[in-house]
Amino acid sequence: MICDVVFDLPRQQPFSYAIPPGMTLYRGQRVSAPLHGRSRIGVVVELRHGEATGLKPIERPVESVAILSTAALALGRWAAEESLSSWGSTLLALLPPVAGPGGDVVAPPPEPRPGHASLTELWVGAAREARLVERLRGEAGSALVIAPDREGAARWGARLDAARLDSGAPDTVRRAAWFAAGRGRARISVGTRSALLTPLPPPATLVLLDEHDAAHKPPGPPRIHSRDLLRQRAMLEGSRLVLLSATPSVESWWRADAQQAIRGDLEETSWPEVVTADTRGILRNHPLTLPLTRGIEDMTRRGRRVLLVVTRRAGALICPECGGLMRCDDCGVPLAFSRETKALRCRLCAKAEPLPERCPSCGGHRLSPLGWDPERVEAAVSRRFPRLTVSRADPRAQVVVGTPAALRRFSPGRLGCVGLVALDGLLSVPDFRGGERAFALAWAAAEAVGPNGRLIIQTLHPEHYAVRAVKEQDRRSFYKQEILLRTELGYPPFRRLCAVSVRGLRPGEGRARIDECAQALRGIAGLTIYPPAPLGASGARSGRWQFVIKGPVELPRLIGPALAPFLTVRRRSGAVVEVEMDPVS
DNA sequence: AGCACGCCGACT
DNA sequence: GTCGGCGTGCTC
Repeated sequence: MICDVVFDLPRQQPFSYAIPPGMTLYRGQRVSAPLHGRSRIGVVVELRHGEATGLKPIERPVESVAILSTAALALGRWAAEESLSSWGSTLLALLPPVAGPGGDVVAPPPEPRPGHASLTELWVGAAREARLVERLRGEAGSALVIAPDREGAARWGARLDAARLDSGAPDTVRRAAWFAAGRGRARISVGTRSALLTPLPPPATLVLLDEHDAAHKPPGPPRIHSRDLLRQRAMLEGSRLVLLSATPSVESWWRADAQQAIRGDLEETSWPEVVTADTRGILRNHPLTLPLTRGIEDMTRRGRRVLLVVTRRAGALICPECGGLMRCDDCGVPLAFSRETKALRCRLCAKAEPLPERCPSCGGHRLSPLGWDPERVEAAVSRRFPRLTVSRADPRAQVVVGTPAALRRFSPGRLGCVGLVALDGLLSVPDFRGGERAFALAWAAAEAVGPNGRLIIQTLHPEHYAVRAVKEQDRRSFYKQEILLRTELGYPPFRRLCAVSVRGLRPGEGRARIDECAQALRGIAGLTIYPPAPLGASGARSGRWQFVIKGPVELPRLIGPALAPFLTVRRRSGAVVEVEMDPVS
């Protein structure tokens, strides 16, 4: 007998091994096998008859049973093909940690029985979370709840009294939760995307929390959006899929709307007073418009707390004489300027640089901060309101300054006023999801401030349909506009995107490689290939280039064969090619 | 991805 | 005369 094993390698082809006499292996089992003279852990994807001469033997199984069902193996292969990455790297990113010494006794995963119809629902209403708790507590079958991050998994683990599968829990707990879920011993399991293949006795309920959150598709394997994998999983095993979000991705809204599967969008809850403040020509010198100044005065006078939300994490330093930004010599990205530490730091390579006396390009010596980051807003608001406590760190301050993540730290009704200092940070970036992001942030702010508060949106575009939809508490108007726009411009869900990028080693090399990649795609019908552009501000110098492909829904199958040679081997030049299907930004 | 093998510059 | 640079290629 021969067994075929996949590893965390960028190779499509499995490796074949001999099965030593007396060893029994199963498809979906983790094994340790020699590769490149070392022991590595892989997953058995096939067992077949054949002549094993010349093949190295499997060393040992990692568990005594399969860790993945046949259906989960197939799901992993689908995800790999869909994301133009390897079966092995996809599967190995979706498995629990291996046991320490004294490995435990475990049961094989259940195989889904065909015959159940799958159903996807999108829960958007204000009561979506309370309803989920109620539903999961009340029903009999197993449930898998996927949170965008570990914090969310911890919160929901406690709220649902669920088994923890995410890396925030100890390894032994995660392993136990994985196998308990498969045996139906843990009825509700909570994890992050690493738990997407957790075995469950079918038919199960699969839940994706905060469906719109970009953390559901971070860089690195598995290179697929958790929502897309769960949709396919629900279809294959006949499970029910529940997507939760006040502001779903346009893709999910469009799909669910067509199936009349949107729940709670007509629920009326009381909404805060929403004020838009035009920042044209104001924000340069001061972060507060008149309406926001009034909001702070009114609410603090009534003893209510104010939260100012800033989308930019860090400010930059600009030379007003030549307009040049201080950039990292190595990475080319603008350096983050901290007023507190009086230092510049690169957000990519973390290199710290002392504050320059003069502009390195023109010699000008009046370098000034650019953009409103939390630190700068805090300083400006403190100056404007010297008698108020203003803080980025203390949530009990009268005025709290923070990033969008801070919205979650206040339960509804606890805030008198939320001010979005500059919504346009999201609208102005050259990203087709800008509108979606701005809408999501403003809606979340309105939900957080609650019915007795006030939301102040500072923006250069007070008439933008995303702003208007939040003001009028009308989701449908936003999605209607946004879907129209996506249809006209050919963006998801109507067409799919793929980003091909190259990190070159020597100058000019990146450019040559990216052109080679683009050349390989010539002649494939139905594609729009955008011209290669340097990635980042000084991308050309740093050798980072990218181009974007737009195509039909079957895009990965169209371009996969042409791009495969660039992905499996790093060829002559040594430049690294990366392919990102369905990029989130 | 790692890791070894393989040909050309600065050290004991 | 070697140590070591990373460019190239293989891993069952």
